[in-house]
Amino acid sequence: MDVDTRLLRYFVAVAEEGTLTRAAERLFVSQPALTKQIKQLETRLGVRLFTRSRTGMALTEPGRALAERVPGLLTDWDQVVREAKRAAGRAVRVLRVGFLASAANEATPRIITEFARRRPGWRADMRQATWSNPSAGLADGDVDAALLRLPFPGQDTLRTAVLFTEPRWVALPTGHPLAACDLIAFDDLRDEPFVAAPPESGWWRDHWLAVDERDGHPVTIGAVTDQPDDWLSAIANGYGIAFAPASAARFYARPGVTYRPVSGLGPSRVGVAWSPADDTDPVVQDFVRCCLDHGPGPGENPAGDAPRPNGPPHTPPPPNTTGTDRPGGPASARA
Amino acid sequence: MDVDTRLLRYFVAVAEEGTLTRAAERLFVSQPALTKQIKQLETRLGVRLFTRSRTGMALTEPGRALAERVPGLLTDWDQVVREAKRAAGRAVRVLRVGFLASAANEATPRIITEFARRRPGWRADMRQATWSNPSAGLADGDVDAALLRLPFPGQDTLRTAVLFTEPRWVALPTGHPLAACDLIAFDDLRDEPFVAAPPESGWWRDHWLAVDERDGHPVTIGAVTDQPDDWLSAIANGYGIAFAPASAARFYARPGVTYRPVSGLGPSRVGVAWSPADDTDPVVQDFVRCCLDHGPGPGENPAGDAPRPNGPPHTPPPPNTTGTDRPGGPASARA
DNA sequence: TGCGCCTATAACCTGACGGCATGGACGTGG
DNA sequence: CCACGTCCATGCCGTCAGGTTATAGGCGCA
Repeated sequence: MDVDTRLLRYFVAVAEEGTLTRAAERLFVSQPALTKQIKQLETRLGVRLFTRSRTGMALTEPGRALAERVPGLLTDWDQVVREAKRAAGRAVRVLRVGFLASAANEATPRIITEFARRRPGWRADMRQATWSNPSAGLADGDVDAALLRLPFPGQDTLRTAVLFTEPRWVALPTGHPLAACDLIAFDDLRDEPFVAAPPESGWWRDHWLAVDERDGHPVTIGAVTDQPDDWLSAIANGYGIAFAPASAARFYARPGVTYRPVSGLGPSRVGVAWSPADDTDPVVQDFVRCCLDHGPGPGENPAGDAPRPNGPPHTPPPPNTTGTDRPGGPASARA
Repeated sequence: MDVDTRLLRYFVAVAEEGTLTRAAERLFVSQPALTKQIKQLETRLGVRLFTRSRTGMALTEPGRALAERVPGLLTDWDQVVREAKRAAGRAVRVLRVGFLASAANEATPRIITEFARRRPGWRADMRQATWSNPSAGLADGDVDAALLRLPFPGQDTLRTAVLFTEPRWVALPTGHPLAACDLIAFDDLRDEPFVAAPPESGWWRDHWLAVDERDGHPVTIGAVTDQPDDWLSAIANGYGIAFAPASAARFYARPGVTYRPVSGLGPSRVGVAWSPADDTDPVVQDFVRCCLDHGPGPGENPAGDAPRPNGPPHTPPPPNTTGTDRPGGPASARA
């Protein structure tokens, strides 16, 4: 009895949500597509899995039997895939490192230099991820370690360590009225349209839209982008503004985009992340140590709030919108 | 990372066979299809699984990692499916019984009557299977028990008990020269074209073509059929002859088809089969007991060779060809 | 009675998967 | 030395499965 694992994930989603409509939203597919897929799963197995009603989809007895074991199978499968990918890197002595945007800023070259010194024969393969992939491939086993902004979705199943902290600024079109100010109050930005990350990034998108700081005030989405370049263009073209680490002013300077400090907004943390499966892996742990030793600038405190000891510090994080993976979030729009 | 389990079975087959060509034969697909599928699996995972050479496909390091764990995942999945199907039957108090052709002949009604007596409230659901499914759905978990001809493929992973034995006869077109004989020697039939079961039935097909008794002499396939009705038509229309249990003369009498005893050919055994998982299931075990108590005719010995204590005994088994799931088998033809 | 919440169906489009035929690489045997 | 066998790869094409949008239908509720 052959089935696509995607079909199994569909099944689990419907079983958990209790309705096709909600499950369809969560899976980013249309409701009719789900209807058909579930029906097909039932005919393929020759077993009725749900009883339909106006109130939703309720598991039958065999459905419950399936729902009990399928999630375990799926995590097993994901685990197997991760192991295979991992073996691929090990075989050629490559440590795969994912990162988002400018990674650890000026610290990045220091870290990889140090890693090369400690592990002769090994190579660190740096792979930039898009914002639809907030764990930079770590969750999928595409990389062994990742340099990224904390917090990020899926963080609880991984290990993380903070390298340094920097303030969140705002990026706006140069012609924007507020661009004239040297310091902008968060409250003045609340009603602006924002350039956001794609919905798949979940609440990470919310984090960079400062949803938590808005007291329920809804976010206006002016554009959705997946990479720094599109993001810069969207801002320069006036589709919206976006929060960004202060370091973005150095790494992502561009005509038409102006960066300004924001008051009333918490800082951003840069960290290194790895899989618990690599807690005892000497190579990965070496890399983590390199990050901790050389990530913070000289004299910088890993947990500290100091904006910049070695020149102005900042990086560009992804912009986001309201989380679509939590029911009840504000609606997302598209440029 | 979503994949069709079929793709995983493809992968396992290639890993085990060591060449695409052989694996393709075993999977009943073309070699180019396999080439493409394996390539797709590799790109989906982002990992090279095989190193290609003129001698075949050799697993890479990550390929080995995968090959080690995938078979386990597949059997787990099959197991889960079986459990779900099983739960479906239990929920409505139905014992699903698969059978092939005439099942246990005249004993069948006795068995289900006795089961109804022992298990009030339960119903035995009899499901006829095609010959492409020699375990009558037991291997897939579609049924809880099965009445079928022994031996059958997959038998070693299931439980079986013999009910009775009957001679193998031959079915031929009424106009066939040999139809005039009262008893036909096996050797006289060797070069006749045969009506066979589909290749998926593996060596069960071979069994009914008496491949083992031919000393390597190749089989001529005149037609391939999947059900008793097609089988009778094929014989009546002269596409070939076929071996059949003696009881077929009673259960599958038809103008144009004549049944004759064969000398020099071993008998056929009828048995009941069930899954080891049901060794302790009271309902299944009750059914098995009904079979053993009421399967053999009065005074008939379950292991005995007695052709008929209660009138002429026989049933129609499926015809088959040479096993295509063993490399080197004769080519299969089509009507 | 109209609205809102479900699920199911219809019509349509695209892409994946399978088949056949063929090509290219390489070793073997007459 | 060339013809052949055995691998895997590629191109072309038909079919079907999966997705989309639009819409229908059942039922509770204000």
